[in-house]
Amino acid sequence: MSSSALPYRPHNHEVCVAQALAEARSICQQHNARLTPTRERVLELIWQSHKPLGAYDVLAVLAEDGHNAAPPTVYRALDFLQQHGLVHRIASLNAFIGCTHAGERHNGMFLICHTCGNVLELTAPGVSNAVTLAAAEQSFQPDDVTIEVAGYCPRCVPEPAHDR
Amino acid sequence: MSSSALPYRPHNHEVCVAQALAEARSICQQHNARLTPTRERVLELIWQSHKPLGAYDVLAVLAEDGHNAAPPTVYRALDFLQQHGLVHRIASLNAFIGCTHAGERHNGMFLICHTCGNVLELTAPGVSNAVTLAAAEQSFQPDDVTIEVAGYCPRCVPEPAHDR
DNA sequence: TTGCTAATGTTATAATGTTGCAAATTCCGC
DNA sequence: GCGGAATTTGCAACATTATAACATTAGCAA
Repeated sequence: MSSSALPYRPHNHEVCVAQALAEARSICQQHNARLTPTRERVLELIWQSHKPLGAYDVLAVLAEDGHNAAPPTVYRALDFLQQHGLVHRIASLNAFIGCTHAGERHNGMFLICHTCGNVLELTAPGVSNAVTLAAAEQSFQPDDVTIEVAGYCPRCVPEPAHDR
Repeated sequence: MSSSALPYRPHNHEVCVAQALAEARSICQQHNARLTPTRERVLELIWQSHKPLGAYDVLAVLAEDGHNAAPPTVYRALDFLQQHGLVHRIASLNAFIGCTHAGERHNGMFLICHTCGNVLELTAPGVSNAVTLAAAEQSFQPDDVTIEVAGYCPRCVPEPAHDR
């Protein structure tokens, strides 16, 4: 395993984006779903950032594109992308981020850096299992699980104070 | 342990509320914080429901009280109550619920029923540990942990279909 | 009292998300 | 290709959630 997770080190992110888009096209084909230009463009925009984008951020970029879009356009595209597992909504940020496990069955867990804003999506079976177990103890049947951890990423961990 | 968690069975909820308020007064005293009438009333309103209340729900009840409050009044009271660990914000619902572990150091996990809307707060050490571990593996330093599980509570679990 | 701080009031506005309907596009069987 | 059905998009209005900025008041101590 590499020394640090992808968002935390430099890389050619265009490649990530291109791969994500290719994967999305493939997934949509399998699902018999139409990855229309607007939807694809929204997915691309979201992927171009390791930081989550708000719906209105997306809207603003579309406007720069010359696409005279209204909020429903963006929200509909985002709904579509979510339904097909291509993006996740981060509830604590009201924002969206590309799914790095598209196509796989997974329960995401998100590490959100307070300082740099980057978000790392993790598949943590230990966490999923613990959640499932805790819910089962209450006879609760889980459906959607939201796990969002805000804190400091390796690059932004505050220096330990020496003077105390 | 009782057969089902509190929100799921009938009980005299006024007692819960009264206890919560008494506890809140005590905690605020310890913190040297002022549980003013507005703050206390907001806490009471939130506690009177097992379902999370939105800020504007609270506002509406305050209006019925004859308190001519504006949004900042409510949001400020809620901020105060959150800071002192008396209520939690449920990010996936934009709503607030009374903390059932006020004063204790805890990481809440919330079971939110799609059908009846009730929310159960749980302290699940297994989950917390798994989250801490998963974060540590990424050298991530957690600060706020949000765990919200939407699904079906024991009273609302859909009947298993017999015809398939 | 005087003066400081915390708390509240007030107005306006920002940010986020939805509804409903009409127009356009795409799909699909013929 | 053609026509009807279904999906997608455009668009306007609106609903909900949250905050900014500044004035006022209440609590409290010197």
